Amino acid sequence: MKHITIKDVARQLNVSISTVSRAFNDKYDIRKETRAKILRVADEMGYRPNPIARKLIQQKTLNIGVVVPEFVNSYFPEVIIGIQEVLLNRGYQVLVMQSNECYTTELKNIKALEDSMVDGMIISLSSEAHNNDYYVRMIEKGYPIVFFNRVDENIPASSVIFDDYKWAYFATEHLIKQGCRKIYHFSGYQHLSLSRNRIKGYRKAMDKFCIPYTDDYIIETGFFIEEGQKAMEKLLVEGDVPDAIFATNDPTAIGAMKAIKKAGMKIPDDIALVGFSESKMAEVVDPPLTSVSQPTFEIGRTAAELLLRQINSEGFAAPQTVTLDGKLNVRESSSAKSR
Amino acid sequence: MKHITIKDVARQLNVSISTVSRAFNDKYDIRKETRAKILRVADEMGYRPNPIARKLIQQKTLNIGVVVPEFVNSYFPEVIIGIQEVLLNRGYQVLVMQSNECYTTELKNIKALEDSMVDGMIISLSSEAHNNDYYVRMIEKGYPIVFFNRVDENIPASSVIFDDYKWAYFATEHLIKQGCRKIYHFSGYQHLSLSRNRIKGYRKAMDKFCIPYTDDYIIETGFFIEEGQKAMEKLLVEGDVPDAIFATNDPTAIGAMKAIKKAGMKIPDDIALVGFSESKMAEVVDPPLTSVSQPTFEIGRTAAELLLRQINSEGFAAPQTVTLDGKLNVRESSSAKSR
DNA sequence: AAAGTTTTCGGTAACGTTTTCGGTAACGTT
DNA sequence: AACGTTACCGAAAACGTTACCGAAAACTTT
Repeated sequence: MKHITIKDVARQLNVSISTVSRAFNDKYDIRKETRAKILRVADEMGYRPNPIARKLIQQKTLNIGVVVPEFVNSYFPEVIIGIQEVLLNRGYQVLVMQSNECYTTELKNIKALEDSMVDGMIISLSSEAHNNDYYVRMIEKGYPIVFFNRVDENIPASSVIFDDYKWAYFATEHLIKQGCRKIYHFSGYQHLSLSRNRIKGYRKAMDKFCIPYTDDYIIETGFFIEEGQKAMEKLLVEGDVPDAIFATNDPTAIGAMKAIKKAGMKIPDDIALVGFSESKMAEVVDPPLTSVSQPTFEIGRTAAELLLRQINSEGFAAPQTVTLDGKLNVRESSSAKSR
Repeated sequence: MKHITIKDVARQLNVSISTVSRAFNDKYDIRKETRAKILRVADEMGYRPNPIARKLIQQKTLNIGVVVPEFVNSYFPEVIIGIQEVLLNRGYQVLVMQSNECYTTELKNIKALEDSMVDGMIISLSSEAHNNDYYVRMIEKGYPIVFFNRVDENIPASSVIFDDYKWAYFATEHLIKQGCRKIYHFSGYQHLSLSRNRIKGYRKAMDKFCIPYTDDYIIETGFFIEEGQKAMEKLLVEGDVPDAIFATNDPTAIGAMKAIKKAGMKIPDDIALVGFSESKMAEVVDPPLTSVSQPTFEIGRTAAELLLRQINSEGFAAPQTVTLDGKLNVRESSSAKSR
């Protein structure tokens, strides 16, 4: 495990370390033949420049940190793939960490990344209630950060988000057009703006088509199957049965699906279902789940692009919010409604 | 973005940088009060030791690289969570990269991690055929590496694997006990040892119960839904219909499920199904899929432990293979067979 | 042939730490 | 009073690289 350094190469060739460095950095002030020779011998010796030393003097790590709430569901992994796609090609290394939806570990991750001197970060906030101070301070110091999906409008940073409002509207509209009238919304944690926007879209559609509803129609669940299931079971027990549910994501929709099937009711005939953020599961559950698909890879790619722009702009780049569009995948869970 | 260094702190307090360093490293030869004062002022100034410089002199990065084929399915993410669990607690940082099942990018990732001077790596090989030379050389140089899941017996390294043979046997046995006789096996790429072991387990069970079968019963698919679906469709078209399928993983089983349902046949009555490596989807598909669950988190944890042992043992630690156990989750796709 | 330019290279100072070694007080010991 | 110990601290050398500043050598120009 003994490392070969630039000095060893220099000594071997009877040149100075500056020259070896030049050969490797392809500078102009070196003769072609010397360069070729150095590279050849260095390769034979198995020399590879020590990136730590290089980072120390260049004050850049070429590392980017990514913090996501989880990566067990396919959403975040897909975004990460998009991020890596553009970053790896630009010579950056991507450090992925997960907060497990917990604010404390989120902050711990951020600090770890800071300590590891990443050149910038791409963050999706945990669902736990949180305090923005740390982020605001970092941004004020000029630290390049881009948020996505889970953002907070109070943090003055660039972000890439999905048009939750619009697509929540379309999802609800779709249910209405299928003939549903008593449409409930299983919402995510409402301190997240994405949840609030989806609620807004839901309301807008209900209002527009003059469908009566009360605040009780909006039920705050979490983001997981069990929570959707619990919420639905409660509704069924209470006898307050809707004829459709627009869920904040696929897992909660699938949870509801489980409860409905267990109760012996039919989907979509008794209750229609629409999910959100198209997951791998949507196509394979029975009946297949209608869902709004987000351009996950694209989200990752643009987040990375935004970050690079911020890193490369010496002055302060004005925060910029990119909103991306999706599409509604209609499947059996909401269509062919026979009434 | 100007960083505060140890010098700034030293100047501010009129002490030497050595003293500040001592304060931060909790050395014995410093007065308690000085230490407290330094830490307090340093904190006020927002000083944090530069880890790059520290790494340079200590010749350790406290970084661990993880390379997996993909993380869109939940298997690898869960393993990674296990890995992070033990590594983060020990002060290590985890760098995750994915090879996209491609040998070339796998190697590119490995080299990038090497360049970034990780103290060790945890690797799961891509499914593409590969050449071991690079790994063997690294191991000979004493580089700490642990493999998991996708291993290669020809690489003399520590690894943690699942007892594929045993559980493939149990899965097949389960189908036999349900009354199935014409049991096909959808196998993964056969150059991966895990695929070969699952085939062995399948054969063993068929032999033991004296069920006749031919090599045609073993069909090499890949690891994705589409591949399972294609394989099943082919069987149905050819009219060569089995009464059960033991698939190498859940996606291929679910692919088969799609094809079977589309053909109007019943699961498990016409064809029973068993998957492998329990995924999130197993519980939500219809009918719920019988599958073998692997202790994913535990696999990650032990891989990390093995790696740490290797890093901390100065001499050469003998390669060690840990085999973990799982369990069979019986669900409707294979049970209640009515014949 | 002298002077000016360009090419090519070497020496050395950074980068921000930790670590080794040595030095100065203060204190007790004889 | 001289000496040894201990507790604390500072100076300087590492770690491996790149950046900067010159200087020698080669080549042009006058």
